[in-house]
Order: sequence, then structure tokens, then C-alpha cells
Amino acid sequence: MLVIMLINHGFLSLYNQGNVETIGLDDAATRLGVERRRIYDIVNVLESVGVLARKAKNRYSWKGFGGVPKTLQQLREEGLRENFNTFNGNNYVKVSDDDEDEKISNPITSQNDKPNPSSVTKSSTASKTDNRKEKSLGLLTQNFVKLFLCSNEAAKILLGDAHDPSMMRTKVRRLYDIANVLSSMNFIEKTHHPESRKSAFRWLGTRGKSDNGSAYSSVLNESNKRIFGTEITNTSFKRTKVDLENEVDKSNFEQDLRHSSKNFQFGPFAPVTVSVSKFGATQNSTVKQGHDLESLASTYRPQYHNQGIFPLRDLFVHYVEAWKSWCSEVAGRTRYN
DNA sequence: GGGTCCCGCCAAACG
DNA sequence: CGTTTGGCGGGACCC
Repeated sequence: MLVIMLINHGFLSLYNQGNVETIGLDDAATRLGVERRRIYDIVNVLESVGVLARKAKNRYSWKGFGGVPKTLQQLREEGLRENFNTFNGNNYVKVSDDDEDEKISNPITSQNDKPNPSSVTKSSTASKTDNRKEKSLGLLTQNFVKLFLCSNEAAKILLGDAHDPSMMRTKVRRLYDIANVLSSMNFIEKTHHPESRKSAFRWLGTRGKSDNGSAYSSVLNESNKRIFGTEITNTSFKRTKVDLENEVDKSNFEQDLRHSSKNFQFGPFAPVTVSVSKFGATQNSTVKQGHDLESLASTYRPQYHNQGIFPLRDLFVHYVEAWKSWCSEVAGRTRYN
């Protein structure tokens, strides 16, 4: 659909050629021939995984795939700290980061902001503001990613009910937004659950994605080709007869389409050590436990039986849980709205 | 009848 | 106050 086209033939071809420093939203919107509104969605999720970084109003800088590993690393840590792997319906942990130990560049993750004097502990200035942020696409994206990065044994929690179909509905729509840009960047791939024919996503990680150059990145491969089997990803060219095709068509660089190795990514494939070097040395003197950056950086292939495939349902069930807990938490101390 | 997601209203956030 | 940013969901589209 639209988003896919925008990213693959818009963002990536325009900004991932290694020579773009800053991106202007207006500029992007114009060059891509879409409404501004659409840019925000994309930019938000890209930012949440580290591909972009907000510089200032209307200004973003392109970090490329190089910035991703670091972000994933963070997300993983946060995710583990929270209960993105053990979460049992109730406990969860709002956790609210804290960080300060390594507030790298992720604005979303390291919430910060608010000159809120509250100091220590979670700001908890739970108000309209937080409320809004809570539902931001960016956060949702990070949660989505955390799920892949942290969850083991899959997220099969109570997928029974307790979920307002109403709110769930909206949530799911957002999920589509996120999934689209993520899959466009090839961080995930759309599939379907083994048994249940339900659609699901598989985490691909940052394999084969070169920093800036993008000399060859798997991203381009299936950009406009279906991914062996699932054509769900881009069945576009249908109702999307938008005008932006004029300049988007020039995409002809699909000649290579060798599905590389991604076809069977789950197995015990080796963690493709990308260009982990840099940050490895940078600020990671405190090398964490077992896994080192390499494994983290390159691919987070989950080695659980279901090879990291999460049914949509499970995903938002998770969100709903988080949301519910958040709601009760807020309700307890503040009347809002 | 359900999954997808385009489109854009309109309200927070921010000068 | 105007502008930027972006929740949110109706409803169209394709199964």
C-alpha cells in the first residue's frame, strides 16, 4: 500500500543513499507527493527504531540502519526489565524507564521531557500528556518490537477476552500502520502462523542492512516483489491508484531479487555480524551478560519453537493488558478527562 | 463477515 | 493566536 511504497521508493531511495543528513517533513511530503499527515506516521515509527532522529521541529536526521542495533539493544533491556517476556496478565510493570544511565538518543524510550520536577521515580504526571504519549505510534512500535526481542515462549497469555472490542479495534489499526513500515524496512516479515492460517509476523532484525550505503540491502529486493509466498505485503497497485505513482515507478532495481538467505531465517542461523564494531566500542564498556552486541545487533532471532512468529491477536492482547494496567494506575491517582 | 488500511477530521502540543 | 504534530476511527476495499 501507500506506506510501503513511500518507504521503499521514497524514503529509502531518497534518504538512504548515504548522503542525506537532514530531512524536512515538508520536503519529504512534497517530494513523495503525499499529504503531510502520512509522513508523520512513517517518521514516528522509524524514529522509534532508530532509523531517524528528531532534530528539531520539522527536522529529522537520517540515521539509517546503523542506528538501529543500538536502539534494539535498548529496547531489549527495557523490555526485559519490564515484563515483556513474563508478563502475566496482572503484574506487568509500568516501569517507566528511569534510565539516565544511558539515555542515548531515543526520545521515546527515554521519556524524559517534562520539566516535571517530580524527580526520581516515574514522573507519573499521568495526565493528558502522558495519556497521549501512551498511545503514540512510537511507543506502540517499541512495544511491538520488544515483544519480538524479549518474549520467549511466545506471547500466549490470556487471549480470552477482557478486552473491549472497541478499543481493541483502534489498536489493531495502529498495529497495521506499524507493521507496514516495519516490514517495509524489512525488520519484520509478514507470514502466517503455522497451524492457524492467521497472519503473523516474523522478526527479521537488521540482517543484511548496510548502514548508509545501502549498497545492497535486502530491503530493495522484495521492495516491489512479493515475498515468496505471501503477497499480502504489497498487493498494492490496486486501490492505491494514487497519483504518487508518477514518480515512484522509476523503481526498477529489483533485478537482483535473490532472496538471499532470508527465506529460512529462523533456524539457528548465525547472527550475521553486521557492522557492530562502532557502537560496540562506543559506550558499552559494561558489556552485558551473555549475549553480546553482535547477537543483539544483527538479528534477534528468537529460538523458540515458533520461531518468533506472533499472531496479531497475541500482539495486541499484550497491548491491551498494558493499557489496562495503565488505566487502573492512572484512575487511581488522577481523574482525567 | 473479517482483515487491511486510506483518508482526513480535529484536538493536543508548540511556538 | 497560528502552525505543527498526530490520535483516532469511519468506511472503502479485498478477500
